[in-house]
Amino acid sequence: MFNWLYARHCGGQFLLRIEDTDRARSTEEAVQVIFDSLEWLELKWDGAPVFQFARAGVHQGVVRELIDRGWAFRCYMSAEESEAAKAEARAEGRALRSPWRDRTPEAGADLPHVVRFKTPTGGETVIEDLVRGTVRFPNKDLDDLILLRTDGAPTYNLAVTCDDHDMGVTHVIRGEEHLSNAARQALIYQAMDWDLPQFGHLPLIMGEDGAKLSKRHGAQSVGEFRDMGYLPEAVRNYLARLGWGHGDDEIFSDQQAIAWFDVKDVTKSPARFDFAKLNAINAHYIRIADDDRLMALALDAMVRKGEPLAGEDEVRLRRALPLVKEGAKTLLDLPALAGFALKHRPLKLDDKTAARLSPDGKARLQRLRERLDGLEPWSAETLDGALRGFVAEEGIGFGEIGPLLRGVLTGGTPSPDLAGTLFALQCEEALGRIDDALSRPA
RNA sequence: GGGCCCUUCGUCUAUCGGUUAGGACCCCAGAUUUUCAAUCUGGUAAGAGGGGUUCGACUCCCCUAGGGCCUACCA
Repeated sequence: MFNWLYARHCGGQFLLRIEDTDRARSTEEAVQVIFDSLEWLELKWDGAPVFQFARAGVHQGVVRELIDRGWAFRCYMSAEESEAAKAEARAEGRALRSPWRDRTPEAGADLPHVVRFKTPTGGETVIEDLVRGTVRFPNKDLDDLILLRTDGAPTYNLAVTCDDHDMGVTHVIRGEEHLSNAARQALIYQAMDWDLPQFGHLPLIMGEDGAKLSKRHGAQSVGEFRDMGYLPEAVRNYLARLGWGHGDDEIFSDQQAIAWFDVKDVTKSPARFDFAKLNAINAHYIRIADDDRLMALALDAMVRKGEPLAGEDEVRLRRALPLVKEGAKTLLDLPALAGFALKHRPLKLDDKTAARLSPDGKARLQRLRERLDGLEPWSAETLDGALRGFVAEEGIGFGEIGPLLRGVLTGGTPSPDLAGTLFALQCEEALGRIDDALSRPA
């Protein structure tokens, strides 16, 4: 049974193979990971994607056919002999050619053996790649690749070729690491007189240090972006922009991306993954996101992080959300930015604020408290008006009451503008915090 | 070692023979200011190197250098 999977567009003819399987996982788990990723990214074909397994055993008939046609042969080299031949070929800077390629199997043909492809010694194999253009491979540099292992199991290059043909795959779009495999696969297609599918080899995404993406770089699977507090639309937008572009457009919708996309615009060189830019794009999508949706996502992110919010804090965060989402780069920033609202009385004041609580300071704060008490309605607008009216009445600048008020309300934690901070706290909590400060011993 | 791919600001990219080489992120400065952000304005910053072809090259060709992929009885 093969390890790789296919997705088939419902009723369509587009087949998608998930080529790189994780051998540590079972097939069912691998399918689940793919499903989860697609679901989180909100990527769907028309309707639900349907996965189906390749037809087992197709390759066996193909190998028999290949042998009959003289394109494959049984190779009786032992594993050690094979290793030695490989080393020798490499030392001489040439491709491996099996000594069995021209020998006729004798009576004892059932001895342990592998089946290899009889790669032509001359000529070249040409791939018309959708993103690379014409790529030529001299046949003399291609090994007599193994088709069937000693235990009869098909190798990757044989299996995908048979599967793709069997399932009518028309386009093979995959990572650049498979470019040279395209030549090996093309050899089999040609030997079987099958039509070649369209190949398109995309550049790889590298880590921020330029090395191949790995666990060290933070994100290997889509789910990790979710856990780090990224919005699916932001990830989609960023990823689409990596290795592809449409003029100067940076922020665009899925519909626009779909309308604009053309393989010919895919970049040829590998791109580095840049979290700074992902953050900027994520910040943009957080800013324009619906508050209720954002709240649900943030709560979910906190739970995943293992720091779920308590009932009362949830209410407080929701109230502060519209005010703090402007500055958030990820969902995980939200609770941090709303930290001032999540504190509980009595607040521990920072030194600067404590120093500002002089007799004069307290007196002024007291007058402001009286002005705020009973304000109806308690909204950002009315609060803003009240604050402006207060400084005008006192004949002072904001600088003479702002820092003190903020310090008293937040204990020194950064917060939005004062009117917003007061609103997020709500009347009772805000006045309570002011009272705590006023009753503080000098 | 061999084959193949790639090479524009630090990063993602635009340009597709004639541009002051553009945009975005990052960074810096200024503005704003009641903190931190955010926001606004402005700025620094690039065609790997060398040969050609051409009136003219980032754009086409060759070489070199650097990076990547493959070179498995892995996928």
